Amino acid sequence: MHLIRELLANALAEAQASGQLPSAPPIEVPVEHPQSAEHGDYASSLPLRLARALRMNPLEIANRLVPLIPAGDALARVWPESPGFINFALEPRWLAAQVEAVIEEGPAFGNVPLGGGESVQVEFVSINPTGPIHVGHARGGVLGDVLARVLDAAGFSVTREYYFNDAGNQMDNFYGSLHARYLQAMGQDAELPQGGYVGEYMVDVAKEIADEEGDRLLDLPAEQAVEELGRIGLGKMMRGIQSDMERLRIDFDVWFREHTLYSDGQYEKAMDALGSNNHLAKREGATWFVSTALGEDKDNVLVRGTGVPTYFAADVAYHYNKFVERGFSRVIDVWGADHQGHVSRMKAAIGALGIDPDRLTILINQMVTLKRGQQILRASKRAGEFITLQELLDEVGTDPCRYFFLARSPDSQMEFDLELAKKSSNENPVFYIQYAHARVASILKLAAENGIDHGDGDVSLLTDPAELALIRKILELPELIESMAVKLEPHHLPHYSQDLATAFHWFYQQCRVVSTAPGDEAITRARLKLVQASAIALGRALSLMGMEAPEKM
RNA sequence: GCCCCUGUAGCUCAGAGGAUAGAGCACUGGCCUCCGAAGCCAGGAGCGUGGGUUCGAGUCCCGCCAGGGGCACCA
Repeated sequence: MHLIRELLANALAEAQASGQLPSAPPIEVPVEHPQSAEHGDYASSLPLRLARALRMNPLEIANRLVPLIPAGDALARVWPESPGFINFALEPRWLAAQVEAVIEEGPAFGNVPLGGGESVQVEFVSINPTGPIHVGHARGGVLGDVLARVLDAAGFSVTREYYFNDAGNQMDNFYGSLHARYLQAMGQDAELPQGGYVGEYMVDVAKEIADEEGDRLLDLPAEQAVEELGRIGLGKMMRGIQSDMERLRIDFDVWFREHTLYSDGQYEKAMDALGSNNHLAKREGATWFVSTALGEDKDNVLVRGTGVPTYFAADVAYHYNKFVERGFSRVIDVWGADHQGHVSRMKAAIGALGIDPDRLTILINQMVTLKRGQQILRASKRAGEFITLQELLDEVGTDPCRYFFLARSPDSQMEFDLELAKKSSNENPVFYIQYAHARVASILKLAAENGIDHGDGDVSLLTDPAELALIRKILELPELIESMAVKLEPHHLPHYSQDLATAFHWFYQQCRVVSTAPGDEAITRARLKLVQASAIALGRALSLMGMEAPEKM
């Protein structure tokens, strides 16, 4: 694709330099994969887009550009097409030769040198340690994790981070609720605080602590007991979240804890920076971020009248830490739709800190509505009603769960019917793709058992349409990785994987690979090379999605 | 009231301003003496609505209708 773009740009420059085409302001050269195979492997609508500026018939522009595009060994044909496209067909011999290139790259196949080692932080999930992870959080988890894997493949230096809000109001609420549950577990009368966490899991955690600690905490003064309980309970919640993430196959590099912002002076530094840039105001006993001056709808409280910082203040300090203290070049936050209203003021705050707001990207993923058959389940942690990630993984398994969350654009709401997910899990695309990988493995195994060494296979024998279609599909992977990394849209990966599996299954159907018939030795070795390249591409796609690539099923 | 997201096949969803809008599931009919039939092949049906921009709109802009989310000294 880069090659095509370059060829077109050069042809255009040459045509303009030689006077065959009038000059015009430069535009980006569009190149795409045409839907229909008869339009070639690549197509450009460059002539159509130039027509107005050049005041010429687009087809005439195409006619003049085509002769200026050198043949090379990759292109079989370049031709103009009405009303003004230029189409490119790849040379089958060149395509076949790419199989060798794929094998040579091995597990690195698909990597693209886009990021140049630029440091990017992806922060995601980051729910309060006041309850278990539920399915809505899992969506953001998978999105962030796969995005990180994609950026990694695209040459960025990626840090995956989880932010624990282990300070603030909600934690005090959690501690108070836990204390009440503990007292209840010890047989005492106790009431949950106003707005406390009523979920059953709190009862379980309190019981667990009661079993482990006995009545030791009853003897302490209430304040001290709450503090001690809080410490133990927080530890349990954090470990629970960490093991959930592990089970979802998400591996964080950093577990950042909010309270360190205060102990390490990040909070003061961030507030000082805002203050010295004249973005703060004292009103009604509180400290405000004067975001209206930056075009926001309203100002935002940073420090309450009580002197306690808001969640927003902590988040400002946290982002100060990301950009200024740790020096990430870019930061990507993955948030749920319920935080959408927080986006613009966060960006405003970044700007107020003197940081280019474009270095911060906030991805919003829409809510997950849970259904069990006809019954709609509202997920609310404080109401204590939700489906946990644990339950989901128990029912559908990690691979389908990841695939299901990943396959939808983050912008679209999801309806997750647990019954359906469970019922269809034996016939969903997850198994289709993994089956292709298992098939590949078993073919290679059979070849090995028959003592066939395909190391000297001649890939130029690969000329069947099914073989060429499979090669084309394999070669799309690097392009896809680049595009996903640029647009921050990992949800294309499942669809690509499915297409790749289809291309492989079709090839398998059309072309016998391991054949012991006399005269078939050469084509068998050539096809084994293609199978090996398929294994690499399928394996890479699955690993980018964080899914298992089984040798057998 | 204001802000964000979404309306595409019976269902769940893809769709890079381009050429004839695609998958899976479900339904129907074919294909294993041969590398795994968890597979392959074939079949029907669709862009919420009204304008606009453009050579060209599912895609961009405006209105309307419908669904979800947000608009706290909660996080």
